[in-house]
Amino acid sequence: MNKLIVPNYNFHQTLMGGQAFNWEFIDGAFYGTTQDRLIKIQLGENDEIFWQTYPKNNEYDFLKQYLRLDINYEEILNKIKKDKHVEAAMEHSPNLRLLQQDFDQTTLSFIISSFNSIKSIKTRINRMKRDLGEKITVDDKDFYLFPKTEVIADARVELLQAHSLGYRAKYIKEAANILLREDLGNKLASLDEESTRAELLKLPGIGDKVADCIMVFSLGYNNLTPLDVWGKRVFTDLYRLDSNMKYDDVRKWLNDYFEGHAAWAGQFLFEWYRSKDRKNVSPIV
DNA sequence: TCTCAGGGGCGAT
DNA sequence: ATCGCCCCTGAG
Repeated sequence: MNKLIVPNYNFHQTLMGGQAFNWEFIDGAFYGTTQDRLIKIQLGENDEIFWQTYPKNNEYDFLKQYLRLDINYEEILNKIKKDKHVEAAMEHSPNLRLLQQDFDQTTLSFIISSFNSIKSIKTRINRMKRDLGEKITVDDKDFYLFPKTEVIADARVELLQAHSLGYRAKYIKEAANILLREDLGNKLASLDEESTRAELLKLPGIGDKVADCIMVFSLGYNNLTPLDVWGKRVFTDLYRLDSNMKYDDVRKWLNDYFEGHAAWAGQFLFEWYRSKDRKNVSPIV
């Protein structure tokens, strides 16, 4: 295991929250899976973490990018600390972070996420991993990697449906085929925000909300946040935005209000508002 | 056992 | 631009 000092990083809320569906907390350690590897993270004393990657060991560059260790977190917190709601949310999840996850996996996972609860999403992805993912054994425990894009692309729809993916089965199969055919992950790297969104919206099962999830959770966009049922609740209940506002107009409002850091504010507010913690909050007038 | 909503998107009007 | 529907699961 490698040692690393990581101050101000809430691993539990970040890895086990609503942005990643591929982490487990077992016997005091976090185990996360991508399409290529298992990541193990164990917390130590005084901001220490102990980590390793498998089967290829010591992939520090990957870990650094995945955890987004190179951002200026203090600066971001100062930017988004605009009002009492964000402050309450920051108190609920101190040191919550955003990850930069693999593009294909994030895309396919969030297609599955639509009209689904977080608990259900994790269950369904786990079933799919167990059947289609590569098995890897670490610490005498069996894990299954997220299925390769080509495996999902070639899987029979009936098989995917057997993983309780329902009507989303045909979406992820077709999306996986497009990801491969267009080499979309690399293609998007050279496109701006508007073009990136346009490309993502072409995929089956992806609308405005899921596109935003992919852009924030895997492409590193800081200036927008997914407007799901909770996001809509937050911004209509607490910020008094008109519930009939068009998605794109809310997006612009968020970009302005949080000065290009809506992704971070949105994640704090999301984790807070959907928790049992918040009670009797009054809107901003 | 039953109802209901869930990190929405699609297709028909 | 609106609206009914969707495949299934977990919670109450």
